[in-house]
Amino acid sequence: MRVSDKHHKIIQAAVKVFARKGFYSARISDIAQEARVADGTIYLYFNNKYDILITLFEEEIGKIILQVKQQIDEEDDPRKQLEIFALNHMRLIQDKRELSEVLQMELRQSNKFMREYRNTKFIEYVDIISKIIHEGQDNGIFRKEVLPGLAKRAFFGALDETSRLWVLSPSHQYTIEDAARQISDIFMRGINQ
Amino acid sequence: MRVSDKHHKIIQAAVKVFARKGFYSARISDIAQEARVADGTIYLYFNNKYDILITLFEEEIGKIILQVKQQIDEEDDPRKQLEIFALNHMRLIQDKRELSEVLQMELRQSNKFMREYRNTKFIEYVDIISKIIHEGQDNGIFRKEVLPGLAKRAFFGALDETSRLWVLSPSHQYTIEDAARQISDIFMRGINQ
Amino acid sequence: MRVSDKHHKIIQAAVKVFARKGFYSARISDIAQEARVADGTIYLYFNNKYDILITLFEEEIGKIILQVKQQIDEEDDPRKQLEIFALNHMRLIQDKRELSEVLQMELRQSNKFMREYRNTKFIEYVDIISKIIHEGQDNGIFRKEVLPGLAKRAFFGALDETSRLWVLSPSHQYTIEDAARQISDIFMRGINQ
Amino acid sequence: MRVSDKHHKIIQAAVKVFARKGFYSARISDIAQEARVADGTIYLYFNNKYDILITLFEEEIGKIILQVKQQIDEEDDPRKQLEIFALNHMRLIQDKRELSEVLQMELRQSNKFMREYRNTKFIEYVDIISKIIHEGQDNGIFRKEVLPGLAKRAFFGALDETSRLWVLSPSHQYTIEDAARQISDIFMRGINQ
DNA sequence: GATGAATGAGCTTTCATTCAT
DNA sequence: GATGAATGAAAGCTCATTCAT
Repeated sequence: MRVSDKHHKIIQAAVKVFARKGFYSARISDIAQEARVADGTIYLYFNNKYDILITLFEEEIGKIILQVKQQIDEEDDPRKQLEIFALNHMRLIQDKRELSEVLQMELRQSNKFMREYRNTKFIEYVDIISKIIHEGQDNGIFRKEVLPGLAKRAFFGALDETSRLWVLSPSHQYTIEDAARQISDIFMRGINQ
Repeated sequence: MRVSDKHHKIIQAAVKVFARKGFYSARISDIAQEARVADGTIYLYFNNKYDILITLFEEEIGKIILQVKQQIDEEDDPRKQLEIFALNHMRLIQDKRELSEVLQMELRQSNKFMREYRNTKFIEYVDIISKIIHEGQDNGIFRKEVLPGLAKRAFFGALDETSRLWVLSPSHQYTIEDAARQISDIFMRGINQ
Repeated sequence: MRVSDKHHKIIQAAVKVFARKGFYSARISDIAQEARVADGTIYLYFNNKYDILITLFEEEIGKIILQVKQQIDEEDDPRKQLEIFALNHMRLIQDKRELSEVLQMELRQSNKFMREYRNTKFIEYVDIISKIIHEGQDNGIFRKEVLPGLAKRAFFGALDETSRLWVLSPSHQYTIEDAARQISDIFMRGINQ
Repeated sequence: MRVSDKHHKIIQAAVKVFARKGFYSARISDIAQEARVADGTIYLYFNNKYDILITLFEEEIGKIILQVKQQIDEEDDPRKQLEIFALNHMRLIQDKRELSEVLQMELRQSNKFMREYRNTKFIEYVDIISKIIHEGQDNGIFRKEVLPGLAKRAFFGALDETSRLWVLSPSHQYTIEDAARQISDIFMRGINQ
């Protein structure tokens, strides 16, 4: 058995359980059961319950960032890049629904734990957007008076809120990809020169 | 002492404590202490801890909706109306920081309670945006292919995420009102005819 | 309003509530509601919850004793007297079902309160039986080797257990008066000379 | 440590504590302390406080039934069988005083829990008596007009009430075995042909 | 005397974490 | 490394009792 095998199984189990119950309502024994390990085993791989959540963030967002960056690097046009980001983000929601729910919900907790934790991985993810905007401004494509640090939040927030609803609603009037395209379309027109 | 006095005191105390610790970490005794009442007194006014949160949502968002609607009704131009909504929302974040934190964080919980609870007040609030967009489309100001139901989420998400950061950051490079104006500017250009 | 009016109303309400829920599960507010008085009013007439139960015992058993004694005094034959006692006891169960339930159940509690309380009224009630037996022995009707102090318990226990079942069962194969007659018949044959 | 060890220790501790304080006044921490386990450990073996009481009933009465049945099976004469039952019951009171107190008191509770719980074990125990009477009637030893279902209650009630007093009284004028013999003697004469 | 809002001690139950096996 | 029984602190909630009105 690979060293990381149980580690990975526990993270995957935690994603499922946190998505189903939320962090606070989830019990260690739920995660252990889902991962088919003993309760105590979890403490061989993680310091405490909160550590599972943090590790989950770091590792899973890490993978996503890698993937998005690769796809964006293959495209030069900042406008296309924004659309790629949006499509990627939304597809992620669709394909990794449980992970998305956990990231969306628990990311916003502001208990004493979360306040201590600076979510650098998340910042890194959102900063992909501001880099695109910056590049677009340098190329004369986007208006200079747009603040990239503000626009990145606005763009991310638009995607995030839309996807949040998508996740919660049982039925949908448009595909999640249409949503991604419409949002990036509105946004690009909004910041276009 | 007015009948509603204790009720109001407890709600205000809950806002503070939930903002400081989050719903789950907040103890009833914390709220009681903050409200300067006995623990048991809380249960004369609320059924349980969760009921405090729900009531807090309903009442506080209710007040906000009233206020925003009034201001928007005084303006005819949908573009101005969007800006008014944005400014209002952002000022709210600034003026009622603790309340905003609670609304932002706990609104996104997905425990068994929150899944049961259909947050109609929140929906009513966000629907103010789609009504404005719809009107703008009828007047030929906004593009018809924009889906109001999607755009309202995008606009609200943009404001919400930006404000979330504003709340968490200790220092700011722009005023929250500048943020509101820039976001509504980007958005309006994005959906303009 | 007579002085004793509220006192009586509370006792009657307590009988109902104790019968329905048992002493421990009964709340003061239940009794207050049933008696249509305020919670605090109860404490003008009784020292505490337990005092209601004790007073209830004393007063209600007191009334019963008076009634039984009168009827027994009108009869000379100890055998008839035993039957009168049995019939009276059983009719009481039928007519004052709620009171009977309370007396039967709570009388047997042995918490710290009940241990302190010497239930003299109850002893007085059961002693009616031993007096009858004693008289019967003096008259040569009952066997001398029967211990009145033991037989009284046996007779009372037989009636009590039978009635307890009667109260709990939804349907019955014999009337409670038949039961009274059969039990006193068995008992009399058992102690007859 | 045997699997059932803690289970048994907790039951034994509960018998002691329930006998001392009664079910309602007994705290889980009392039982835990008496059993020398942690409070939480109790919930590994029982669902809740009430479950302890029920399990205690089932298991302990079960043992008693087995014992009585064995002894009765060794005797053919229904009259002797009744005496054996009485002696056995009374010796039980003497030898397992605490258990007896709990069975006597809590069996008669009529809270919402107890009303739901059909005490089949207890019924099985008392039905031993009616079977004996029935047999005696078939053999022409006991009078046919005696209702076994009623007589069993009367006989059990006589024993039970007498023993209850025995348990509560600090001093006694006769042995509990004399009491058993006198009661079964009275009862047998009462139902004899 | 009557009220009922307010109190706060007290108790059951949960569950993250530990550690002997 | 793996287990899961055991721990015990912690907190939501109840309700007998009080007391200002």
